[in-house]
Amino acid sequence: MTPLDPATSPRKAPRQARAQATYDAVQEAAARILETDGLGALNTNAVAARAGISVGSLYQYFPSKEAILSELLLRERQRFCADLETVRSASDGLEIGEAVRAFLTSAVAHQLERPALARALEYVEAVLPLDAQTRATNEQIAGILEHFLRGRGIARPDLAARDIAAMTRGLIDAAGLAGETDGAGLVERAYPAIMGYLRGV
Amino acid sequence: MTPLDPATSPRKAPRQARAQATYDAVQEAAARILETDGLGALNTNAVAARAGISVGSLYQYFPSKEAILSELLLRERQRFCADLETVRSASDGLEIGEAVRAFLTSAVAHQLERPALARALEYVEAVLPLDAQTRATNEQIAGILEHFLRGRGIARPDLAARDIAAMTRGLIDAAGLAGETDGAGLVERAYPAIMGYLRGV
DNA sequence: GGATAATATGAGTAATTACTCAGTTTCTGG
DNA sequence: CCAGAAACTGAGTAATTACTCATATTATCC
Repeated sequence: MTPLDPATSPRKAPRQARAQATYDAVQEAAARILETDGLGALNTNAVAARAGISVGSLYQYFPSKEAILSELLLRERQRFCADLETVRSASDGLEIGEAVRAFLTSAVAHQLERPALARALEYVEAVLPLDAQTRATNEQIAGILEHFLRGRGIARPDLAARDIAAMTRGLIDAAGLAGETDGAGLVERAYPAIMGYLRGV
Repeated sequence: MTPLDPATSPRKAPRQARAQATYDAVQEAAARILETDGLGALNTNAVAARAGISVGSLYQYFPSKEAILSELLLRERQRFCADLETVRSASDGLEIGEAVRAFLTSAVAHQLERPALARALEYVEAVLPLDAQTRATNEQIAGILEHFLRGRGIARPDLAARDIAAMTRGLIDAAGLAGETDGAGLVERAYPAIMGYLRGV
């Protein structure tokens, strides 16, 4: 007799190829609406229309509007997490400055790929109740940075990881908003700030 | 025959004391809702209820929901702008590091006063079409920083002003979100990052 | 080819919400 | 104390929107 919460009740997974295409179309449509018009303009009717499908089809794979956003956010975060993990595993032999540069390059590339989407998803993250998987991925991302900093003898690596991530995100977001596309230049501007922070701790 | 846009049509200004109280109650109610439940939960009925007045009264002074937010944002920005201007005028004799510290202290104090509100208003700013006055205030804020940096011989002071503001905002927001209240400690963490940035340019 | 499962459709429903207006109450100046 | 102005009220309206369901179409596999 437990009431079904539409927001969490699972929907069927796509089995046929066209179903997968529908699923992907919904995700991409949501991303595009977020990019161009923001979260306020994202509603299920609009997503279905933009995806070129009917609302009914949308609800076969996503139990709620929030589920679409959750999934979109989760995938973005997982991609970023995987990239960071690659950088970390390659950073063991590097001098700290070079390692920082590698992390920055990865973050900048990720955030400047679709800057408006990245910014919108940050707000989604602040507003939506995060599911366990997304929370875990976020912790993993923080953990990678923290572990790196601890290995280099930085005091309070948890705090430093948060600070550095926040400053970097702020910087890249603002650059993206201003229409910057030169990732390399951005890395060079962020680099001395991060190194200055690390020297100060 | 020009159609009246409710969002911009002016409403009467409060003349009696109780009218001013109503006006202020609306602003404070909106601020509290933004703080506790976010922009998504802010609707005119809720604002009126929280303010302890009727919707009709609300619409006597604010032509639209957006107008409430615009006004709130404008006032916050103007307060910050005035603070910054004070700091700048006092910074003329200071060594650059001390001046940076003074700017940081002002920014941290402002943002940590009501951290959740500050964060919510940043999103409002990104989503709402800004009125001319708010745009002008924002440009003034950027101008103060830029002018300071140019006076100290920093290259590309416009870019540097944007970068420094963005990094600082990111850092303080994250700290506020994490529940930090120690402004002085935060200033000390931001300081070496900013100085590192300035040395790098 | 036919039975069954999977997928797609979109009009319809109930809830929310921005905003109005006709009527009432309170203030102010003389 | 009164007339007109200012302020307040809250039920009501029209628009938006999340989500359902009865029905129709397409794929799979023996």
